[in-house]
Amino acid sequence: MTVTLKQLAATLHLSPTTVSRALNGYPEVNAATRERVAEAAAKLNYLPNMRAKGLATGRTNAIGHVIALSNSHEIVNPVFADFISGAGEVYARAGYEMVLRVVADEEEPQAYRSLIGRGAVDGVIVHAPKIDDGRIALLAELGVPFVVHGRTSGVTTPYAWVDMNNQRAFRRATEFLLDLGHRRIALVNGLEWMDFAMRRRNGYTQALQQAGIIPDPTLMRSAEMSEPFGYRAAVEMMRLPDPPTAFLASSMLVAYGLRRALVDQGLRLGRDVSVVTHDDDLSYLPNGGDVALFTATRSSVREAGRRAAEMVLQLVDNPAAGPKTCLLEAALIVGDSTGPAPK
Amino acid sequence: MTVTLKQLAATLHLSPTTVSRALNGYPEVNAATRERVAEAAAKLNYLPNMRAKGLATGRTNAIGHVIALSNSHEIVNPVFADFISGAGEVYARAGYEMVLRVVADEEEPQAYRSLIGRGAVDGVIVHAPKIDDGRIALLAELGVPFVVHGRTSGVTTPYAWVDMNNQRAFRRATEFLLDLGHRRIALVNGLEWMDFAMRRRNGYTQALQQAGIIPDPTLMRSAEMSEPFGYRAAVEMMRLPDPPTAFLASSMLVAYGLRRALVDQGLRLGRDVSVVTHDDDLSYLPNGGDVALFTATRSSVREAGRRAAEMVLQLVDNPAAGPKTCLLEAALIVGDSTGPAPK
DNA sequence: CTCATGTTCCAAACCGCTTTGGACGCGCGA
DNA sequence: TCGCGCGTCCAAAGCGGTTTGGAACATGAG
Repeated sequence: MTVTLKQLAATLHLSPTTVSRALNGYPEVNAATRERVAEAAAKLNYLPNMRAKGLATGRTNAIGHVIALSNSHEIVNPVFADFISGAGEVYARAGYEMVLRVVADEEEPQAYRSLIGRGAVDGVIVHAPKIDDGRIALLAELGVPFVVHGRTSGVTTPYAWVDMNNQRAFRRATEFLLDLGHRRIALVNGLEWMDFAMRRRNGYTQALQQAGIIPDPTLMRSAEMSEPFGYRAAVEMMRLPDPPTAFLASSMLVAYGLRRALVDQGLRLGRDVSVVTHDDDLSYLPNGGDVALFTATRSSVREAGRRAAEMVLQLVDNPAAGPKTCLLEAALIVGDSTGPAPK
Repeated sequence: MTVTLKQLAATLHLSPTTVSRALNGYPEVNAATRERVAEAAAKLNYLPNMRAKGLATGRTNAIGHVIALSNSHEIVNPVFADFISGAGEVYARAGYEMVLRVVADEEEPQAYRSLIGRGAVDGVIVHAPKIDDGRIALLAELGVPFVVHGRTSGVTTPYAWVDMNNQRAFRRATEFLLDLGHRRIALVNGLEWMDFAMRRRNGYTQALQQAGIIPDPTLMRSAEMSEPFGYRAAVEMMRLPDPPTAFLASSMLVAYGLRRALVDQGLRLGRDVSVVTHDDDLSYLPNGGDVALFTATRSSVREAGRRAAEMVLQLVDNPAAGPKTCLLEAALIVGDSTGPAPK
């Protein structure tokens, strides 16, 4: 069924050495011979065995992604699929494999150790960094090339990352609402120990303070981002004595929930109340059709996946180059969900 | 850094043979020796190199998943993340790796050939089968163990699959609406060449016909399942001279869109109009909180992932056992989105 | 005491590829 | 003619495990 290099060499009356060199583009082989080899390889559809190649070269041609499920609420991050698809595109082009591990979060360090220690991957991507995330130190210690999707405050040693400018995005979004005259602006954020959530909150509070407004803790919620969470947050906040006139959501799903709650109360988005959301530009969660449903700060997580993959491949090729970083800016898309603050 | 079997053997004054056997539980090794080996392995934290092990045994301990992006609309299936997480859980327990390929759909056959031919995986999972899907024949020809998530009508040769009973689920859902007195029931379905979509439509039309209702093509839509699609479908159908009084949605996101459109028109779900959706029980798309938001047919796609993974591992262990199949039934969850047909 | 039978260990071959260190023939300048 | 460099190819030694086919020794039956 599968033909080996040795067999291929035998049919060509050549040595495995020469065939290997011919296929891998080494100079010490006659052009005519190289041609013959290529033809025969194609005809017998020879494909080199990755395990053997890996053993010989010390390279695996694979990048590891480990995704952790906190066992309390086994949620897999919805951005994950799109990130993966961006990264996978790059890997495919480069002839790399993507290997995935799904583990409970307390087993995560063990997963990295095993992935590296058994030589299953040449590099690693770190997902969903928390504030002061311990994985960076672990991977640095293991001496494996890695890129973080996001950053982690509190870690001072340099490391490679690609991140969206969460702080600026949420500052801009807040300023946008302030400019529309809103003063009571709510933030419905992701889990507070996630680094991205902290940065978003910072951007939000910065903008408020700059406008002379003291951030009100009753207007801030944080939890796993889902539609029901958005719904509950809006319902509860609208019951406040001095309810918000505008909401900032950390994800499209949360925004869906906000809208449902607000519409249920008979309010109209963009007139009675405003909503701005962050939009990760997920393929299956488009922000409306031609016109944007929500005013949003948009940044493609798939693009982030591509960047991260490119960076980790570079690191694998040339570990000495040192960690690069990449900060993506979000675009502000104005949709129908925002309008001037009601009197 | 990483310690090899040979080094481990040397420190123990044993041969690599004995150490290998001790670690792999072969009988021809003294209990005391086995103990010593295990201790030393743990202390030096020896991890066997997967590539070398694979080369020697002919096994990779990895299962391949290839996910195809139709390059027209690069959507990655939202159920994918949860399916993966279910499968990954099983792989982790079994010491298997999951390797992922993301490719444009016209390159999919090539991706399978390469994955198998290069010995990168021991088995494969097929995602999102279309009607009369060519991948089954390809994989059978390649002689690799594989399990399909879903079925594919038109393929007569037996193959292993795990599927949700789409037809029955949608028949039940339709009957539920019929029992409530609805006669104009719309179906907002996924892409029509997907096998699951066809089965759902069959269940729907069967129930209608059994009730003496002729299925009305103007009440059926099919497209990539998203919120905006659901919105458009509802808006357009409500403009019909004889609009539907109930909707059947193929995914939670579509149901979100339906609801938005219907509520926008001043209708109340469960009173003026009814909506039943299929709920894949995705972790990040919960159907409401304690009480179900939508009446739904629910079936966990994560569970399907677990089953599929278990099945493919069994096939790898014992290819002679032949293809098993697994049909999961959906539960009918009654929520607030349905009620008797208005007069 | 001898020989068959286990028990416990090891040397060496092998998995399929890469890579080092030549071998061989040829043309060319001295 | 000889020696040298060059172009082309190959034998063999790894890479880090597993596995086959004994070897060495102890044990127990005859």
